[in-house]
Amino acid sequence: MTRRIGFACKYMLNADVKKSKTILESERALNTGTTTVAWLNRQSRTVAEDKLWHVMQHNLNSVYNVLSIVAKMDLRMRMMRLSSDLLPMYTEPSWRYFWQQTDVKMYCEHMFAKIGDFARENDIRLSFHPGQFCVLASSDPDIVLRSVDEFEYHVDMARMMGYGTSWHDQGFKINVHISGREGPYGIRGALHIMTPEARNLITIENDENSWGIDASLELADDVALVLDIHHHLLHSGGEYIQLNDPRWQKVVDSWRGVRPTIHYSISREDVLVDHPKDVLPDVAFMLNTKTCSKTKLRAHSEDVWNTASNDWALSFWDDTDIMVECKLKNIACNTLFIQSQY
DNA sequence: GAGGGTCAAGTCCGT
DNA sequence: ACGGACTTGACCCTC
Repeated sequence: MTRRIGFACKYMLNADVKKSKTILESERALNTGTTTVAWLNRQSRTVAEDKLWHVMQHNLNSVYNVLSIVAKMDLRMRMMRLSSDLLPMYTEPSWRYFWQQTDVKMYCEHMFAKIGDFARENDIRLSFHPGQFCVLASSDPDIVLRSVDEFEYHVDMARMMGYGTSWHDQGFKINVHISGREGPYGIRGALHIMTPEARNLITIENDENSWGIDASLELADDVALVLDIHHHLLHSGGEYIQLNDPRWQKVVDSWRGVRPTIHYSISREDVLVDHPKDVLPDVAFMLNTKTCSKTKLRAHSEDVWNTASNDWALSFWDDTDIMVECKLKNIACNTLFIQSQY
């Protein structure tokens, strides 16, 4: 099975802090744009709807453009998380009518079908990751309903791409954290009111603060699980989980034959100043001695700068794909890929 | 064009 | 109690 390294949401042409106008414009064509509710509400209806049309067209074309680049990359690099911003205001009460209009729906269906077909033809693994406001396990029933609504927005897009009729087809996933005070129990409750496609595509990821791997493993019979190895490092107070850990085998089994994905990140370079690049950061020591706060260690680095940490992540690569969460996106993936070749 | 305030939504950390 | 961070920081407005 193909082993992959993937990037999240944004494709960068170079790592320059200050980019030339040409590069910025080229990157713009490869990435999504958005607008704000406040701005839309300040406009006339015509201007606002025009803006949404424009953003929609730009975004769906940008996905096709970026996938055209990904399709030419090494097979082992063909994995990407799609932005949640593709159809802005899809679940916002005052603007959701826009997305239910026939002409808008037809355009979306056409473009998403084209995108899904292209991804399948070129063996690109895709995913979504709804943001922090999607709290399926909230203790507030109203928030649960709105979160399911937000989740189903992602399902709608997946469905239009042709995913969701079977269990994680092409490895597709829509990944969320447990969040919410109701924990695994709350997630089960939400699953009951979700569509079959949603239940085929949802994955649950362990987080750094409240719900760690022990909590997500309670859901191993309900959903496929994403292990974020850096979240676990912080949640556990410094444990570098290993391939032979029985919990890892349970995560693999939760995918029921589909190749899993793990998330990989490292603490920021400027938080661990002068740390040797070939030594694993002693997170347990830093937390115990309060040399560094958990909040600071959480922040994602620019690049995969620590080769020891990279080797740790790559040790899982036989079993699973690796989604890299770094500010430098696809460029950080290249760094990791190059290291994997030695 | 640069810089700063604003942005639909939830939750937890640190003070 | 409350600001800030998280997050894919981007967009919009003012100067």
